[in-house]
Formats: sequence, structure tokens, C-alpha cells
Amino acid sequence: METLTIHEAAATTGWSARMLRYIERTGLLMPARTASGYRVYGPGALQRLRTLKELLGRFDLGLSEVAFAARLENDSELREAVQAWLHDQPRRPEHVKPDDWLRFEQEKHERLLQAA
Amino acid sequence: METLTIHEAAATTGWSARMLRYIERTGLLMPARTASGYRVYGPGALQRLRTLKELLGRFDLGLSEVAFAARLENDSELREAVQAWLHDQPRRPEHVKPDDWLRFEQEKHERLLQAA
DNA sequence: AAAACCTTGACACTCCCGTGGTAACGTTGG
DNA sequence: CCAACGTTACCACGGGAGTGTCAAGGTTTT
Repeated sequence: METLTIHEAAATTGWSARMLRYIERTGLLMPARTASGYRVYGPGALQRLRTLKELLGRFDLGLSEVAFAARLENDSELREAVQAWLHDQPRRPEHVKPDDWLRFEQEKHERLLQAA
Repeated sequence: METLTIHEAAATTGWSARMLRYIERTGLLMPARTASGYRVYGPGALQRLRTLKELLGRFDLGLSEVAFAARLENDSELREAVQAWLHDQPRRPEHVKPDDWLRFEQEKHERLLQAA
């Protein structure tokens, strides 16, 4: 069966051996171990390493961000607290007082038009 | 009405003025502006600044992590990709081959017992 | 018009993340 | 037994987060 050592796994996934150990420390992927402590990467692990790499590249993420997403999944208290904060939020410019902000924007446009 | 300037808002929320500007740059809270560009913090903004501070402290988060959570909320493609990766994952030690990992753990326990 | 604010931009410093490398030591296989 | 490979534990370094401070200039208040 294909169980690869760390350098072999590195070669076929595009990560470095160093990074595979680092990924393990973040908790995102814990490979099995042999009796003597060697890491062994099975087919599933290899696949997830490849898809992880693609995920990070496609959305320009870091390992810490995926790790945080995992934390959100597992810690419902955290998830609910964060969502609560995000949800009761008047997202963009807060209150729009017409004689303040709005006029500010208006004048900015006028200035831009006048510059042309 | 209570609309505070940045230093006043800083005083009543526990942040520094510098940090309020920084928070704004992360996109987490955009205060309104007066016609001349001054930031004005209304009661809602003040409240959310306080709860934000509490949120960060309680779960030991950074602003970037909350910002990432917001990104997850707004970008469904990202959210689904991340969840897909997290979900098809044999979380803990992958495959457990009894004559490898399991024996490793067993012997560790024996060593510990023998040390006593 | 002067004092007391505000704004943006820059320099700087600390700490963490993502990497690589190296050293010291154990394991595996010819 | 020795070469090749694995393990952990360090040092190092560039970049980003978080934070302060200061400069140069506009605004508000008195």
C-alpha cells in the first residue's frame, strides 16, 4: 500500500517536508506514525495536502486562516459570538447625515468633475 | 445627539485613536464622516467597538481573524470551498494501523509506567 | 488669530507566520 | 556497520499585524 515518508509525501504534494511538519503543528493535518515515530502519509492525507495547497492558492489564504475556520467549526460558542458581532452591524458608513457625509461625497464628485 | 470625535470615542471604548483608524482600514467598522472629513462615532459604533474589544479579548482573536470571518460570511464560494476541505477530513491521526501507531502509544505508556 | 482639534502619511518597534537550514540523535536497510 | 533517512530543537530572516509617535496641513472654537 502507498504510505509515503515525509520527503516522498513532500515530493508528490508540492509542499516541503518542513511545511508538512508545520502544517501538522497548526493542527490541520495530523499524519499517522510508525511504531518508531516516523510520519506516514496515506493516500487520503496526500489528497488533502494537494487540495489544501490549491485552496490556499485559489483564495490567497494562509494556514492560520484555514485553522481559524476549523476553530469556528468546532467551537460553537466562538462561532456564535463572532456571528453576533458581525450581524448587528450597520455595515457601511454608519449613519448617513445628509448635511455631512453625503455633502462631502457630493463635493468630492464635483471636485473631480471640475478637474476634468 | 452623542456623536463623538475620534479621541472621545477612543476614551469611552478603551481603544486608542490610532487603533480606531486601524480598525477602519481593516473594514470592520467604518465611522461616518463630517462634511470636512472628520470621523464621527455614533452610539451604535461605540457599542460595537466595545463589544469588539470584548470579543477579541475573550477568545484571544486578532482583527484579521474577525475580518476573515466577515469574508467567510460574504463570499459563499470561499466559505463552501473551505468547508468542503474541512469536512472530508479524517480529523485525528488518520488511519490507525494497529501494529504501528497503536503499539507506539502502548509502548509509550509502558515506558511511563516503568519510569515510576 | 491662536489654541485645540482633526486628517493622512511616514518611521519604528515587537511579535507572529511561513520558510529554510543545521545540529544532535534515533531508525532502517543493504 | 554504515549510509540514508527520520525526529525534535534550535537560529534566522522577510513580511504582516498591532501599536506609538511625529510631521505637515486643514478645521473648529474661542
